[in-house]
Amino acid sequence: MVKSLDKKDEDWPDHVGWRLSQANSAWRAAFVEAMRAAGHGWMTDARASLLGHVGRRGTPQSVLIERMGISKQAVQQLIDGLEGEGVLRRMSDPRDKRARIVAHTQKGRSALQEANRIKLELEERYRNLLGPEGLAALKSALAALASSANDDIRGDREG
Amino acid sequence: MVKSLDKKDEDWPDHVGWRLSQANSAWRAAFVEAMRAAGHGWMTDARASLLGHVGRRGTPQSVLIERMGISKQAVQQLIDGLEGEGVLRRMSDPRDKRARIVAHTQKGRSALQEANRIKLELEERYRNLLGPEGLAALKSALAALASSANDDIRGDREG
DNA sequence: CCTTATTCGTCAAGATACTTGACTATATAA
DNA sequence: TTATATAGTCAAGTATCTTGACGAATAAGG
Repeated sequence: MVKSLDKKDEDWPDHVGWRLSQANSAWRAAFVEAMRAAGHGWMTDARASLLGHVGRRGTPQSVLIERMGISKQAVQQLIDGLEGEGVLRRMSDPRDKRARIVAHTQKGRSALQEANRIKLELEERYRNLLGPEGLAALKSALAALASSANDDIRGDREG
Repeated sequence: MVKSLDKKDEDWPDHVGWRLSQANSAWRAAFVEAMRAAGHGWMTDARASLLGHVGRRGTPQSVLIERMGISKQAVQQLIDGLEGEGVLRRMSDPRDKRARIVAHTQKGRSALQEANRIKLELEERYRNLLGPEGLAALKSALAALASSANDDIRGDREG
């Protein structure tokens, strides 16, 4: 059997949070699996979310830190790993000798292309499942929730 | 400053996966923060997802493993931690001397109540943001995505 | 009853993704 | 110049997960 969900269990989670979590891990798993199948065996969730913020012409490490919302050390470690894999490289910023610009290597650029392709495919698959309006509605609902949380939770880091 | 998202950046993630991830972490952060504010300082994401599967009258460890979709050792470690916090306790199953029933302690029951209250509050907040139909549509869309992934990714454990 | 396999749980060790604290080098402000 | 803030690194520790190996109880087959 696939799972024994059909049994009349005493309780099974059913709130938005749980569904959000399920859908999120489904997407992540699908993405990482597809990347790995495409030969990018070094891909993981955390690395994907970092890579998603590195622009084509490189991005300052400080900007990555700001965008990702995790500690600078965590970001650094992620970059270290990706640098070790030959996906990213660090360049120095001519205008600020402290700063480092993180950019894709050749390998990184091809991974980026692959990643974009896969994201489009997944988006397409979701569009087929939900219909174009359904997908659009989903995305706008998700955006609304995320931004409301930002407003509401206050006490962000750097506050 | 709160964040500098408004700048016209070269690229900023915008696919479903990213929004899913944002909304998901918003929910998780809100839940955990509310629990901690309510005095349950031991709460974490992973613990919350385990506790969501422990029924009021106790649940066999093997069932938790099956439901959570992670390794039995991971589940065990989570239970160990919660047992150490005095939230859960393990009882032996009279009908199977190998098995262990995981149940809430007194402290666990009060946390459970609090958690349910918070989940309802969050759901309510989301309902206000999206409207009743919007929330319902969101939930059903999420469910569709999660179950389609299950079909597609196959190779579940327990095969 | 007596093997043999299966299932339930534990112990141990290791990987990944984070955290905080301490510190260097550079830049900026007073 | 001196103080302070910012960019990044190094080191150590925590949380969550993994695989492998194992003991103990149950189930299946003779």
